Amino acid sequence: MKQVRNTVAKTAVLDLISQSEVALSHSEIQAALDGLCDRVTIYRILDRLTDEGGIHKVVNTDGGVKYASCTECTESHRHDHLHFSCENCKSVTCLSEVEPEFSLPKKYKVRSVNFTVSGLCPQCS
Amino acid sequence: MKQVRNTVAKTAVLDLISQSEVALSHSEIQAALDGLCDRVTIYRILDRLTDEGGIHKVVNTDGGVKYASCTECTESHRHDHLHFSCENCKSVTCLSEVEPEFSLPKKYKVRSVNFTVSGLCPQCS
DNA sequence: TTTGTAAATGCAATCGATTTGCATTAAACA
DNA sequence: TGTTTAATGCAAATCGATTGCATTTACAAA
Repeated sequence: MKQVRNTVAKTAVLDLISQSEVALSHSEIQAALDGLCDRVTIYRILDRLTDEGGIHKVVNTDGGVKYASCTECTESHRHDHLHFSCENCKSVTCLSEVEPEFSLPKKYKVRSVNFTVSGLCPQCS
Repeated sequence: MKQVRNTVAKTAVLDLISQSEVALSHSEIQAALDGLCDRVTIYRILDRLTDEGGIHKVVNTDGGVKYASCTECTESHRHDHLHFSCENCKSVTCLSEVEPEFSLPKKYKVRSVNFTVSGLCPQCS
């Protein structure tokens, strides 16, 4: 098995995402790190953190990719909660407490879900 | 106001999407049209059809973009239904009859919704 | 504390999807 | 049938993300 190493860059990225109220994009993270490491390294760190389970990936309604910390997915590690994407300030927020109810017909097998609602966030409305 | 023209390419793209059971990607459409028009033209037609309301855009969990016809959004034009994305055959299906229930906290203003569930479709499971 | 090894990084190049500029073609209305 | 302007084709540019490879560095073992 592959061992995991904690580097300064990885720690910085994880701290940044953990302390953020909203989900962050690659470019936002790059701007915040301000040259601490290469652009490519950030991509690789985000992939690793996603694999290891420290963060989760959110694909926006417009196709943009953002990352948020996994606060309440200690064991189950399912991200069934809803994400809110603000059309004005472009922020993406995890609404952990909202889990939409639905039932699938026929024999679909669910592995993961991505619920994103777009509109105006409280600050922008 | 800008006038709208119906061209052979546009009609072909709309027919293709309308007659498809699953949502189609740009490359799938390009392959099906088999040289009828340029790759760039397909991008522009898809944008126009989306604006005009003939089709709707579906952003997959993995970031891939597909297009499906608007069958039951005659007036309201809200796409609140669920999309199923098969991890095996990569097909995206509109499950028009499934509309997840949820309620947002605080003062969020909802404009559009994107519910995508990934897993295995009936054919692949 | 020092050292060996493999993970992590930096840099350059590449890739795939989408966009843009511009000259040309062709819908659709008069 | 002619006029206008939307739509198209082609080439080039852009943007986000990935890959190859040499170098650096974390960390477990000596």
